[in-house]
This record gives sequence, structure tokens and C-alpha cells, in this order.
Amino acid sequence: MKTPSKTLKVLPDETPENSSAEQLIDALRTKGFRITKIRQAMIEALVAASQPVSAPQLLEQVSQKHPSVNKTTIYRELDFLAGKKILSEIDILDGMKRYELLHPDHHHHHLVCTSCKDIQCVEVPHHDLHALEGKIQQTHNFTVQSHVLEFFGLCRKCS
Amino acid sequence: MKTPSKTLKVLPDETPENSSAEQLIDALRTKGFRITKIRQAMIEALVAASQPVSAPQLLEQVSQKHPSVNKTTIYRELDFLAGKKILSEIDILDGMKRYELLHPDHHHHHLVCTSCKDIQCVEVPHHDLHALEGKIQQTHNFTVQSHVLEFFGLCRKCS
DNA sequence: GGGCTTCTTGCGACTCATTTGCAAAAGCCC
DNA sequence: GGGCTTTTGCAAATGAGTCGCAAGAAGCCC
Repeated sequence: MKTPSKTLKVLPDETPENSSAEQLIDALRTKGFRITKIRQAMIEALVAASQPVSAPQLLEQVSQKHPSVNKTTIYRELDFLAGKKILSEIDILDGMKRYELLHPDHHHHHLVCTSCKDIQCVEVPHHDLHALEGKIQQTHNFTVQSHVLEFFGLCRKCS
Repeated sequence: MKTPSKTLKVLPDETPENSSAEQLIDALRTKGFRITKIRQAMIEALVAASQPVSAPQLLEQVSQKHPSVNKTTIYRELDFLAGKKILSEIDILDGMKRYELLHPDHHHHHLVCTSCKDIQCVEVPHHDLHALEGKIQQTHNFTVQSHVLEFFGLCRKCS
């Protein structure tokens, strides 16, 4: 097991090629799921997004190409994609969930600007958290499955 | 810089005496706020709670003594108490906020059981997070004001 | 106790994210 | 194209949280 880097890297806005829309779609098709226009449009929108997006935002975006999309479809599809581990759900405490592509090989956290609501991603060296989880497992008889770590504050523009 | 204890302590369910209902109420009265039946009942319910409670839960509980309480009052009062730094707001991602007494001298995190929804508190050695926040401040030009760190998994009974 | 001022409360209506049931429409396979 | 199954749209419902306003209560001074 290698030691994680000590520095915090800014994650690029562009999506790495292993999660481009086409590849995600192919993977779904291979597993036997249907590739509908809405599903395709949603995946494309999510891949293109530079920040986690909410269902209403996605609805608006998908509506531009498919004016008849229904919000129910958006919610169901988000659920479907999250269930397939393609998306992860994040919560910035403003009353609605947001979704972003889940990258199996790295897990990151967010810097949420409390003023302009901008969300940046941060990669946090994971050994500290893992050590902590191990300790919790022992001390509390609690099997940690996942965690949420988000920072709230002021971004460069707002501070 | 001193090294914080490496062990994780289980926080007691009982509330330390410096935040008993009477004392909180006296403090509010001294500051000139009115002590109404509802306010009193809410503070008592919150002091008695062994877990963070949601507004609907509190509504139900307060309703038992005061059948005519209105949910608006509950929300307003929670807001009021949070504003006075008596309560802190926590979010376990199930779509509603929960509140618990805020202990000025320690900040803690939670272990949320994904099966039975039970919530335990954990005190986490804070130097790691502080160091991290300092690093983020520098690397991202982001002024960290607060953070959320919650662990999800299975409690003893459910694992 | 009475009256006054100001803080709180109840009520009703409203917003808005999210969910549900059902029937119609669209993918995919042959 | 036909058939089977997954997706979708629609309409209505749920549920948390909010708002404006008028009535009700606390605290205070006399």
C-alpha cells in the first residue's frame, strides 16, 4: 500500500477519459440496460457538469434538448445511476441533493462557498480518515461503510 | 502544539449539568427573552433527547403536553435557539435537519447507522482536521468556516 | 391587579423537492 | 415487424420548511 500524497490537489474540471459519456453508456448497454435519449442526455449533462448538480438543474438542462422530459424521469434516472455506482449523492445543506460522477479510484470532498454556493472539489489524503475509521470500528463496535466530509466557508471571490 | 488524546471517547447520553433545561432557560431569561410554555417544553425535550431530533419529531413530542402547538412555532423556535448558539444543526442526509444541544467546549461528529438510523456521537481528535483546514486555506484560497464530518455504517446491533 | 409594549404563537395558505401509481411509449432482441 | 420489458409522462400526493398577519401571552411599570 502506497502512501498517499501529502499535498492537496485541485481536481481538474474536465472529466478523465475513463468516464466519458460514451464509455459510461457503452458499459450500461453491455450490462443490458436500455439507452434512451433521456438517459443519454442526462449522462452527457453530468459528464459535462463542472460542479455537482441538483435534480431541478438537471431537469432544466435536459429540457433544452428534450422539452417534454418530466421531472419524475429525472429523479428516477438519478436514482438508477446512483444505484449503478455511476453517480454519488452529495448534500451541501441547502435543502436538496446534488449528484456528480463517481470516480471509483478516488474519493473526494468539497469546499462549499456559503456565500456564492460555488462548490470546489478537494482530494484529502485518506490515510488519516482511514485510521480514524479503524479506531471507530474498534471503540464503538460500529462498521463504517462511508463518510461525508465537507468544508463550508468563503471562496476566493467571496472572502 | 500539544498532541490531543489518541483515543475516541464515547460521549455520555446524559447531558452535563451546565446545559440542563433550567440553566438554559435562566440564561435566556437573563438576556431578556421571554420564557413561554412552548419554549420551555422545547428546551426540556431537547435536553432530554438522547439523539439529535428533527422538527417533526419535536413537534410530536411537544404536542403531547401542548396539543395546540403549531409546526411553524417549532421551526421558528429551532431557528431562534440555533441562532442563540444553544442548538446545532446536523444533517444525516435523510432529507431533514436535526438539532442537538450545542456544547461550546466540544465539537463532535456522528456515527449514523444506515440500517436502524440510530445516531451515536464520537469525539474526533481535532488536530488532524485543523491541520487539513489550514492546508486547504493555503492551497485553495478558501476560508474554512465550518465542516461536516459524519460516518455512515452499521451499529453493533445491526452488523 | 390593570394596562402597555413587544415578543410569540396559531392559522392558513404556499413553495418546492421528491415520490407514487398507472397507462402509454420506446428500446432491444429475434 | 412483433413481442417483451424497461422507461417515460402525467397527474396527483407527500412532506419539510416558510410567510404574512392578526390574536395571544410575557414581562414591566404603575
